[in-house]
Amino acid sequence: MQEERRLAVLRAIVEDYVATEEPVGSKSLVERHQLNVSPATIRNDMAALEEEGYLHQPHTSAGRVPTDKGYRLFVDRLSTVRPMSSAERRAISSFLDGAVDLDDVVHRSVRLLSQLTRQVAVVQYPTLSRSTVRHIELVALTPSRLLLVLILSTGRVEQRLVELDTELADDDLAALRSRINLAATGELIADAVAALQALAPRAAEPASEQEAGAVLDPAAAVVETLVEAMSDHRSDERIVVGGTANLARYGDSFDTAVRPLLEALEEQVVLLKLLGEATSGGAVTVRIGTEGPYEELSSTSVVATGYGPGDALASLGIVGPTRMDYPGTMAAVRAVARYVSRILDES
Amino acid sequence: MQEERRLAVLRAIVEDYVATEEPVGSKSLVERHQLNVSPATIRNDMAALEEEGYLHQPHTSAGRVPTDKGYRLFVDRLSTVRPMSSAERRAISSFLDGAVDLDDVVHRSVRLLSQLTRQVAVVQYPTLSRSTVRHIELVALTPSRLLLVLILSTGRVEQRLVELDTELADDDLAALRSRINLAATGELIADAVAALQALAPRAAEPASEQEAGAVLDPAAAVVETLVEAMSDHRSDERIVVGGTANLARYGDSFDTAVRPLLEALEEQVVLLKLLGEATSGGAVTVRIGTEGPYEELSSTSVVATGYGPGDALASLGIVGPTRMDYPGTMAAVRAVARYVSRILDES
DNA sequence: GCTTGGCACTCGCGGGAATCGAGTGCCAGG
DNA sequence: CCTGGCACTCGATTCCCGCGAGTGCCAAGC
Repeated sequence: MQEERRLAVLRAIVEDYVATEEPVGSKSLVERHQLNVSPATIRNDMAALEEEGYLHQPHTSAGRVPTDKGYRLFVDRLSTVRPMSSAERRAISSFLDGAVDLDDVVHRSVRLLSQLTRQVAVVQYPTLSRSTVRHIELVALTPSRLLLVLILSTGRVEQRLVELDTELADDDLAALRSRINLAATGELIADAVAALQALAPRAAEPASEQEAGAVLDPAAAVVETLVEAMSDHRSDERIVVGGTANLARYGDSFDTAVRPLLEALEEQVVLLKLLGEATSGGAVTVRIGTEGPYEELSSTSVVATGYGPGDALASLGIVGPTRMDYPGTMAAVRAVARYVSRILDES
Repeated sequence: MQEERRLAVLRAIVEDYVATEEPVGSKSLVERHQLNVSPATIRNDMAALEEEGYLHQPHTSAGRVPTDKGYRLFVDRLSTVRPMSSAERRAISSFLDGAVDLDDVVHRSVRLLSQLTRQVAVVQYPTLSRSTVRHIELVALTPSRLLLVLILSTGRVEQRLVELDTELADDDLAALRSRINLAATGELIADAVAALQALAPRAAEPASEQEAGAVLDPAAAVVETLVEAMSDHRSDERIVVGGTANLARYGDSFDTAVRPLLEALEEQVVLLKLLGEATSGGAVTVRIGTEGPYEELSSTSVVATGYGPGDALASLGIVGPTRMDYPGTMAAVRAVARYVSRILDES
């Protein structure tokens, strides 16, 4: 019995604290919620919750504030993910449906997320490693200069220039094009790399070939560049951030909260780590405060999830203060991830 | 005579204020600079400068602070653009030389600029309107599904899918490809659009055609999509922002300075306007405080310049507090713009 | 006529004391 | 186990005052 009420008290404290941004006391709690007990009783419960580590009081004579552990319990057991209203859902889909290409999808997503949650939004580009090759095109700009265009299932397009040591006849080009596409089209990146290297084994040791001054076979040169483009992990790491203006709402605690966060947002590596934890199961992942390796971000939470087929393509999410509206934020993140997944599937 | 010393005093005040971030008084001025006069004399000069609107004192008994007008005079007449050290120059070129494509150039530039100036950096993507068509490629993914790849002189690549109502034979595709390239390659975007529309006049009125349910000629469909891609002003507006972590150094005045700036940074339109003023002559443009239409940005300055051939391709620059190191910042902006121009020229 | 030392004056800032009040813990009674 | 009462704590707010950097002005000097 008391146990149940204590959880209700915790939930009420989290909700009030998120709404008012001020430590919440026993009196205001009973006023704002139908708890049907007196403030004194609440005080006892709060003392117990504090004993267990779910609450904390900044000063002896102040109200209570949830700890990270308190938020964790709230997120795991006390909050129900509020479903999006149909109006919100319509807004999401109509906003994302207007996207013309992958870049546009990513940028629109980040904008949408930051507006829905009023937090800083982060969207990772679809990872190369999970996508498949849709098509490879070779274009002869001049007889000895090829443009390679690599089109992936996610809509990503990579292009590279290749200078050949020799000139290449149109017929040979067409033959090479079809051989390459036969080998790679439809394959996962990793498999395509293997298949291409099997096509032109000499490309496996390009350094020694070139050092020896030998003329590089056109096929080998093309394969080498393609493999390089496919293994280019720089592109894997691309991330788009939006809604930093929402940081202005932090108000207090500029140095302790905003500054480290701004620094983290510039560090793609950190962001990728934070998002990376979320790429696993289909659910929305929440990292609260000091959970995880980054002490500087002790007062920020990350709400993220994977998207794409199996939610395994890449991640998106938001970064905000631990004092945030978790149910609403989680719902928004989940909804956007779903729509993005659907759009990527269709295109 | 006195006029000359007064300007020296203004310069000294600007330099000290930028360095110390505190209003500067007559006594500390004579201590830190070789002015060879007494504080009382300086006070007279400062009173005169204030009379003319170059200085301002926050409180009756405080030191002086430059006004926007004071900074303006400093920038226009009193500061010599400090040339970059050779070490800095080497760092710039080696950092930018590593770029693999246009995206990479832009992202590296923004990062470099923000690190050099310790301010928020802004780089606009090369404008479509000033670039020329390097090559157009048509790829038949299936007989009725074409991929258009549009390669511009700036390294930008746009791609579009076109669904045809009919199937297209390889020969016809090759013919169409060469006709299109003959018409458009090497042309400015605007000219290319005109040339393409002349090629397939029926594309001029696509809406009525489609409404009438008529079968669209493949050439017309391709041209229509190409023209659309070329006129896509969305891409024109792309801007990359970096170094927002430097906002943390604003320290004071979060609400008056940082918040509006963060908001402006999210508004691409505002950024474009701010940068746009700079695209003209080859010089570095400085907008100080309230100069210009944005009252919210009254305590921030913009240092920007064009880049690319004739400095007319697009703009890059930084946004920072009016209290900034103008000579150093202008030098950095100019240097980065030059290197970026050179790299775009080469590739 | 410009420069300089002297001098009275201003006023923001920092520190300390007093006050206020929201909130707590505890206890005794229901 | 809940509740009302009560003494207590302590951060925040306000007020006050003295300090001192800096100014403006003036009369004397170069």
